[in-house]
Amino acid sequence: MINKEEFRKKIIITAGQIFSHYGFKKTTMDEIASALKMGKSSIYYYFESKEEIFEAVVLYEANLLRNELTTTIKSVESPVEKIRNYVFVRMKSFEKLSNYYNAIFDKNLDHFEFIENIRAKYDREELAILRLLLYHGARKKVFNVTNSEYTALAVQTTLKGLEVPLFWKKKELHLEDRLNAILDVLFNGILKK
Amino acid sequence: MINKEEFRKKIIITAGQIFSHYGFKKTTMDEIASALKMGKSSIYYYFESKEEIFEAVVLYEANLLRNELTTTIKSVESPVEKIRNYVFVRMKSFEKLSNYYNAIFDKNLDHFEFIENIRAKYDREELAILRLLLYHGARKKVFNVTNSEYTALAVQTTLKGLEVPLFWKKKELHLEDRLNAILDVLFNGILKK
DNA sequence: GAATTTTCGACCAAAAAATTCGAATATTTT
DNA sequence: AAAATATTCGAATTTTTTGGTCGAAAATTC
Repeated sequence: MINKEEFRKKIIITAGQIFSHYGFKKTTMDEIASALKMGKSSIYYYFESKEEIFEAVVLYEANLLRNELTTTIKSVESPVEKIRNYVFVRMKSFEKLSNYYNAIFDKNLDHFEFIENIRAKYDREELAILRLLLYHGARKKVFNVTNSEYTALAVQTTLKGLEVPLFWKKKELHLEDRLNAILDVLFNGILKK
Repeated sequence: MINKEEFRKKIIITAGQIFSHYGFKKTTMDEIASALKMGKSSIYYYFESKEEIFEAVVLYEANLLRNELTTTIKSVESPVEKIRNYVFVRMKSFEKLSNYYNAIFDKNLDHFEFIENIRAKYDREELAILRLLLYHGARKKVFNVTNSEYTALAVQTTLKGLEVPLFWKKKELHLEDRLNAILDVLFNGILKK
């Protein structure tokens, strides 16, 4: 009924849900299989290994995030709102993604490198987006930004402070408050006008 | 610096956090130990087994919930608000607790029985609380309840519908909506006045 | 400084998990 | 409808993980 490629996608989505809660290590092939209502060995017809599934999932999610962020930006006009929305969606997504990293940290340096690569690519794209948003705002005379490339770098670096490492106590962070504070500084600065 | 009993409590709290995310099965002694920054074998000085820790955790959490609920009730005056708040806190707590049950269901009938016992005790207590809340409201002439024991039974049974079994898709349940709907019925009934 | 309490690393057996394999079943092609 | 191909599956195998033990070291108390 559905072809191989579609089925791979189905596996990716299902496995992704489990990975996102339990992390790589704690997710078993049995669980993935039974969530898909199929025999464990059948999965090996579509993927070589658990790792291959995981990599496909990370790739897939990265694309989803990319699309979601693009849509978000397009959905509003004002330069301020564009940045504000972008930054909020980004934070929520990263919070969710942090579960994937969980339980990888012991040994599996391999995955770590794989994720790092995807991440690096994403960072480059994000920088371009931020630059565009800033440039756009400057053109509309809303932002006072002369070198959008330079300022984009500052914004991106700031946002990295919101990516929660595992050993932080999430509850004590109040990420939303922090993000709002950051946006205040970003838009208004701290100098008296 | 701190005595044995206090350390047991520390273990219970730490283990509880991990259990509540990963469930009994997926939580390892190594994880508990390293979260406590101590050797795995040291834990066995305080507890006989992983199961014993788990039981202590469940017991501890049950007490926390009991206290939280009591405080909640006391924090407001109006009989309607008392019930409304009680019922909301209860729902939130049960949602959280459902993670504990996770990954137990395969074999470990033992735990299941243990939890059932605690649960049964809690149910009895809850019934008494509900009866009191209803009686209190009737005394204040806010509720039209003649037999508070009987009505308490109805309320408790209704609330059981909110305890999410594992095989339900949480996202499709909209528990808060359901709870609000239930409260509407509880307070206003469905008959034309 | 002896006795007691607490921690720890190395070790083990059992359980769990990933992966393989060959046979069975379904689907497509000829 | 037979041959070829694609897909599923259960059982078997290998690898890894994990709960728990033990005796020896620290640390603490007496």
